[in-house]
Amino acid sequence: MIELEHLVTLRTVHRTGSVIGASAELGYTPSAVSQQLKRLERSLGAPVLDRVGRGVMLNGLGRHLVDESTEILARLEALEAGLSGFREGPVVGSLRLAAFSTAVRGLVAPALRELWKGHPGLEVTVLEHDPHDAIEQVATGSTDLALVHNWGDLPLPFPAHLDVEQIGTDTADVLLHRGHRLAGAALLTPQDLADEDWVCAPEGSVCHGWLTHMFDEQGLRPRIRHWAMEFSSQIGLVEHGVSIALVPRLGREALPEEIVAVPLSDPAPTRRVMLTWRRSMSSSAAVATVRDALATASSQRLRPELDPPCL
Amino acid sequence: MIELEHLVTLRTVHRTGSVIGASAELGYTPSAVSQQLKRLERSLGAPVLDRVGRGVMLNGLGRHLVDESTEILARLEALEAGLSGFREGPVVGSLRLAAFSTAVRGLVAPALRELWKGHPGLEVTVLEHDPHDAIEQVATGSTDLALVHNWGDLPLPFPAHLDVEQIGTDTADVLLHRGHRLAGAALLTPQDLADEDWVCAPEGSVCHGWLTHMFDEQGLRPRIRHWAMEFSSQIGLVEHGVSIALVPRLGREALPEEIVAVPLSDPAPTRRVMLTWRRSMSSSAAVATVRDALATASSQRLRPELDPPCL
DNA sequence: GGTGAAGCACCAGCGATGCTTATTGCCGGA
DNA sequence: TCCGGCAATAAGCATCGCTGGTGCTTCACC
Repeated sequence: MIELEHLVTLRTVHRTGSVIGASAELGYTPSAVSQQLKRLERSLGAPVLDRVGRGVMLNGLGRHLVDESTEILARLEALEAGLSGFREGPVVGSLRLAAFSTAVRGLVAPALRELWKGHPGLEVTVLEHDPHDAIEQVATGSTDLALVHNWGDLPLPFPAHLDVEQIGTDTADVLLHRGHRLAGAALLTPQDLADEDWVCAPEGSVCHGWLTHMFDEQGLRPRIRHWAMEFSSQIGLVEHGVSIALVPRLGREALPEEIVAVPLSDPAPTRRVMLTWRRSMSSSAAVATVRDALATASSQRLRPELDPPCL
Repeated sequence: MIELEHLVTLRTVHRTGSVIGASAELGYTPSAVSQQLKRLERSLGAPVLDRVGRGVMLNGLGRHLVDESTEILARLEALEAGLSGFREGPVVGSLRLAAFSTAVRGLVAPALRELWKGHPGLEVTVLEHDPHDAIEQVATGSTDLALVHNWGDLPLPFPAHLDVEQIGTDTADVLLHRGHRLAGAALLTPQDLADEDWVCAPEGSVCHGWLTHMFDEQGLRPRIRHWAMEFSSQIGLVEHGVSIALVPRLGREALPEEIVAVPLSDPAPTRRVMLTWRRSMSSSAAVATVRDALATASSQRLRPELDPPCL
């Protein structure tokens, strides 16, 4: 009988494109992966890989195995997930959770603290990832859950075999130096801010996409002069009066004295915070527990009507 | 990840009803089976068996695993079967073939001889079984292929997940001692034979069912005086003039001088010879090869129009 | 109620499995 | 032509998972 572990290894080699990549993901040495593939080939009586250049590539048989095993592995995963109903006692297991950076500090950290207190047998591993990466990772099984976000109505595609749940809404404010000419405003619009120097996350990121999209709607373009991935860096720039920034409330540290946060409108910069997981894991008690914990944390921290724009 | 081997073991325990039974079927010691179940339980974190009396019984979790694993194992089997298209070179593998006794000598033996010559890498294990048992064994996976037969229009139910192919038709003649008053007849009917002493296979067997059914149709009853499973034994009784017998041509040895075979009609005692296998193995090259070999052997030996009633 | 048989679980022993580390072979870029 | 990166192979070693032996529980029979 074909060993499913071998199929998992083969799939990982396929996805990562190399034995080394697969070994890193699976927590083995490259040698172990190579030997597993060798055993798989021996059990099948036919090779699954072509050596091409100094790498490897799946041949027809290998690709066929990857295709056909998808459904089998999903069903096994669903079977295992559904078993939690039979297991009395505390929820146990280990899950990998990918989350975007502000969620890690604003939602995941407090949720994990509560989880750890309530379910010590549940081991959650956190990996910081952008929404696009995170969805990809959940889809391929590299991780189990992903906390992602999406600004406004921008498209964020989820593969069909993932379940998605919105757990909250986050709002961003424009951060201005106290001495800025608009610092006293109660509400601002893109029009007011078109002629400013912005700091923003790099092109391709979700946040950059949203900032430009917000201006697009008005036929404008933000003048992005500085680029910084981390909101802390952006805040630093604002603090010294060299630029303004759009920073979400979730995970935002206390603002320095020199900075004021002003809400925006037309459009209001809100992002939906969503949790996603493979449908085959839907009936897992561990997944349900983490969902609960994150939803609770979200309901405490993502209520725009209670959250003052300026912390 | 749950090991599929463990699930197979659990299923076998479920089917046989005991650890010892499963161990016999799987080729392990009872100790090994017990330890496998223990490992399965540890990996699940919950027991799958209840000790009841001096045996074991699957609990709710165990039964759930059996139910849910059926589809997974079938898909894996189908995956493995479908792999033969990728494997170039000779057909290899091992199959278990259950067959009724006359087929073993009349069809399987010659077919296996040819198979062995043409496909030395294909290992076929033969198990003699009644049609009902054989179908059951294929359905549960205890064996892979079954050669079964069915007299006339009697019902022979096949589970839905089996494929069935008719590979030939066999005819039975009534065997009479040369000195019998009807020995000269060219064709006989049940009416002619109602007042004779029959030898027949035991009640419950397919052959017994057919003999009585043949007479039922005419509102008669055969007078069965002697009981013998083996047709050789029945022929021995006929040879000494103590009874008559209904013996199929397939696998029938050369008849002694003292015996004549007379065809029957109204109804003609014909049986369909059929091959069955799990649908999940349909695309297996090994199965196709064995099918071919049996069909060839059948076409050479099960052609009623060529087969003289008296060999 | 005692005794034997049947069946499963546990323990010790040991070979096989499957990992790691170290080394070799091979290809491509500088 | 050499060097760096990747995969395959060889050797070493821990763990896994089997067998055989033993003990415990249950049931049947006397």
